[in-house]
Amino acid sequence: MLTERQQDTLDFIRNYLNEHNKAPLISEISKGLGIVSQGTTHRYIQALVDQGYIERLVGRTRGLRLIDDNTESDETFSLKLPYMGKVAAGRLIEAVPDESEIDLGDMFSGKDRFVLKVNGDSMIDKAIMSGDYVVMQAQLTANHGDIVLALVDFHDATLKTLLINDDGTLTLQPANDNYDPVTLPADRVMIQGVVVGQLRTYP
Amino acid sequence: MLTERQQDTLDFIRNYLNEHNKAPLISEISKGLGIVSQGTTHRYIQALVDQGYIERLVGRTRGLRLIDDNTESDETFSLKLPYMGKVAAGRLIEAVPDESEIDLGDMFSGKDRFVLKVNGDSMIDKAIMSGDYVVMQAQLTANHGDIVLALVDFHDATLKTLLINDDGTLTLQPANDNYDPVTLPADRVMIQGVVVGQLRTYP
DNA sequence: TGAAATGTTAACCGAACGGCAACAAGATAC
DNA sequence: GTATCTTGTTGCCGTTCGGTTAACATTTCA
Repeated sequence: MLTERQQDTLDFIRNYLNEHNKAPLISEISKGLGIVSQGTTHRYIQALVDQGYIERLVGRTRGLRLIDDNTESDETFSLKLPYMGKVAAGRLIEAVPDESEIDLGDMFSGKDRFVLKVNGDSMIDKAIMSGDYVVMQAQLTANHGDIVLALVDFHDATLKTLLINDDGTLTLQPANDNYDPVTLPADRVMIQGVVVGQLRTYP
Repeated sequence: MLTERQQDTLDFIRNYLNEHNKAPLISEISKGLGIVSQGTTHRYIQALVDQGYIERLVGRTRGLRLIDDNTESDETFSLKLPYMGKVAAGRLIEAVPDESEIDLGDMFSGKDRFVLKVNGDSMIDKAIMSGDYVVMQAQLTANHGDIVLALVDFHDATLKTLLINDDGTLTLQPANDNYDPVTLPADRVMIQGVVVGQLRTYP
């Protein structure tokens, strides 16, 4: 069982790996968690190793690896569609077919991901319409500017842009001028995940 | 596992090969990485060889070759993500987890489908942003109101809403007030497909 | 009150990095 | 062919930075 900060550490490492395709430095984890001491961070990492969440290549910088917890045991999915290049939605340009593929598996699969259907138009200025699906990465922390699923007062879930204010409060900002941003103390807001993808089908 | 500078070296070599169609000199790599000593660079190259990223033709200048890392697996099909219900993007509502799944394969796979990357913002009012991908169903006809990939005068491809006018002409209508619709006789417009889906990833 | 979780400081060690120099091996000029 | 230049190879050195460990302080909670 992980303690709170151990969980935060694991989340941060996962997040970092997703974004950078390499493991973070201990100092980067420390900074990300708001810890001054690398020694403290090191202890958390050691706890994660002891409990089998991650492994490490001893003595190497960035020597952290996640251990796949594939209890699901489904094989690697990959839905590939032919990729035909770019098309201008602005002006008319020549269509240049490109003999490659894009893999929806690569785009959307990942650990701890789930899908929500969006209801309402408050994110319309970010081109997320009512009826769209969003792919969420479940995590407890997020960065300034991320689109997050936030639980307010342990009761109300909402999809908003997260702004982290200097005074420690958080602002949940809709992307629609008809709605007003809400600013709350951090302890009333629980991040449940960040948006990593969005999809829509047309009838 | 590559160290940071080893990765930089590999990136540089890849880049150089792309641009010049020949391998770089060690001195060129050094310069590119901001290293004075060729000996240092040579050590990085040796590390890349040892780890199987590149091979070399010994004793030859520019004797570097990339080794194809085709660890790709095929076998397509269903990518399922857990579906967690609806969330309000408008007002705050309760999150009701829903224990079902959504299958991207069902949503997007099909006969004669392909993907385009959208460049430009002319469809922004339909919540299709520059950088989004659209899934197209290849077909030669379309209905009034469909978003289509249209080839104009056998030359210019564009993504627009198709309007079929009473007089037999077609109007290609952007979803952006900054752009003007174009009305053309039907024989100058060739429908290449209609949009059946749209996807986007966030960094 | 005592154990667990959290945080800090400081010291130590080795990996990663970079420079220098001597040398070997092709390439080029003559 | 020989001389010379360019390029590649190797070993050795020092510096910096990141990872590790230990000792100690503070907070939380049962």
